[in-house]
Amino acid sequence: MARRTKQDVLSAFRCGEILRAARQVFGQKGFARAGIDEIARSAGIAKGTIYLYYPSKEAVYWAALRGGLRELLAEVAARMREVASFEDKLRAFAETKIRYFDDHRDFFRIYHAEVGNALTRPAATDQEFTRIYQDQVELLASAVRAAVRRKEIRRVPAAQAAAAIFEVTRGLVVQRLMARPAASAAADAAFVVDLVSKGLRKP
Amino acid sequence: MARRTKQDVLSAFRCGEILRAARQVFGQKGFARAGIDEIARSAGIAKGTIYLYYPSKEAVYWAALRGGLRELLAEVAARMREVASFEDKLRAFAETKIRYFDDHRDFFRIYHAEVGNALTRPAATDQEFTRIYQDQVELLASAVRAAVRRKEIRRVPAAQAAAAIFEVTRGLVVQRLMARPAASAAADAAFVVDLVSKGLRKP
DNA sequence: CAGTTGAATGACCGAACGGTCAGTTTACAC
DNA sequence: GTGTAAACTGACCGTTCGGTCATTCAACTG
Repeated sequence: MARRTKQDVLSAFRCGEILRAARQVFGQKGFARAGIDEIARSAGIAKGTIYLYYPSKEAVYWAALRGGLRELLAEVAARMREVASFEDKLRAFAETKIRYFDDHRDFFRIYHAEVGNALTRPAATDQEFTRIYQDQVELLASAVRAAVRRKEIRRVPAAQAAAAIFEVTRGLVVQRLMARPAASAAADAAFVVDLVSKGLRKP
Repeated sequence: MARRTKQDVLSAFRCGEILRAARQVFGQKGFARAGIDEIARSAGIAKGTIYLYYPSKEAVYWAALRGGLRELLAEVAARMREVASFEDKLRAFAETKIRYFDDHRDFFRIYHAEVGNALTRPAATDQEFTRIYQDQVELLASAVRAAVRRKEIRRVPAAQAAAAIFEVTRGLVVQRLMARPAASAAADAAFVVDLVSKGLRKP
């Protein structure tokens, strides 16, 4: 039993290190230009060792992406559940995402690149990646529908509104990563909330 | 002189065919997975011929991207110049982009993927690509600034507002490409105009 | 400390692919 | 028809890189 646990601990540690290294290297060079050898070196192990834990380069890539996405979705969903009004949910969404990506820049780079690729080769895209992505949009869409029902905001097509909020937030994160000496996460989130809630409120 | 012209015509035809094929193949498989051989086949010529007109795979890629982007920017700029009010400029921007991408889906796929990659390896990104991209955002930013000056809308940070409009539009195009049957371009553009102009109007 | 087990290694393999160039075809001049 | 110059071709080359596996190493056991 002690043996079993020791194995598990080691295995978990290795998997974690591999994914950490994978996020760094994939985030800096993209899938095609990143080499398995480089990921191995960055994880402090030999190339062959990676293949003891993952069956292929693609498997490492999707594992790195899924892990981060799951964590992000869980955090966003939790924060949105804590509040009631549409505006508060909106703020929770934007702020949590901005904060998470501030703390996981390499992950955001992979994520952002993959969203671009998903359109190019949809068949090759990991099923769970697509699902989590849609779950995020659905969080917003159902918040919009609820707000419309409660007459907090005017009638708008929920899917389009959700996509709009989602994209504005993502655009803001890109800006923070590329250029701007970033404003505080709260301030940037406030801009999204301001624009959208004024844009959707009753006439 | 007649000779010269004949050469030019042929050269222009070949370059055009190569770029058309490149947009199709790159748009369906992405840069890394697309093969020069496949582009050649799709253009109806041999691989070697491509290298008579372009020095490398990368050169073909950037030429395909630049050509489309230049055309798009020119169209958007022209349409926006034709109208005066902020709301009309907004509508011109959204409608022209949506229409253009409706008619050039393969091009949009490359473009969208490259925006994702630009973050991952900014050093490798073509200079003109970056410039045209920024020019598009700047078209919006200056429209926002002008509208603020004329007190058409409330005071907002122009860069952030421009980025938001840009991203909402892009998100909409992605939706149209993924989940068909799409609404009319005018209707989708109207949603953007509605959301943003209400979101930015004076309190 | 010898024996045993399985984790870790990295030299190696083969497929894929960007790019080349000797040879072939085409177009045109005379 | 013949010469020739330019356009075109596609078999070939060299490199890169994902993936394998015979060997080494380390940890535990009795």
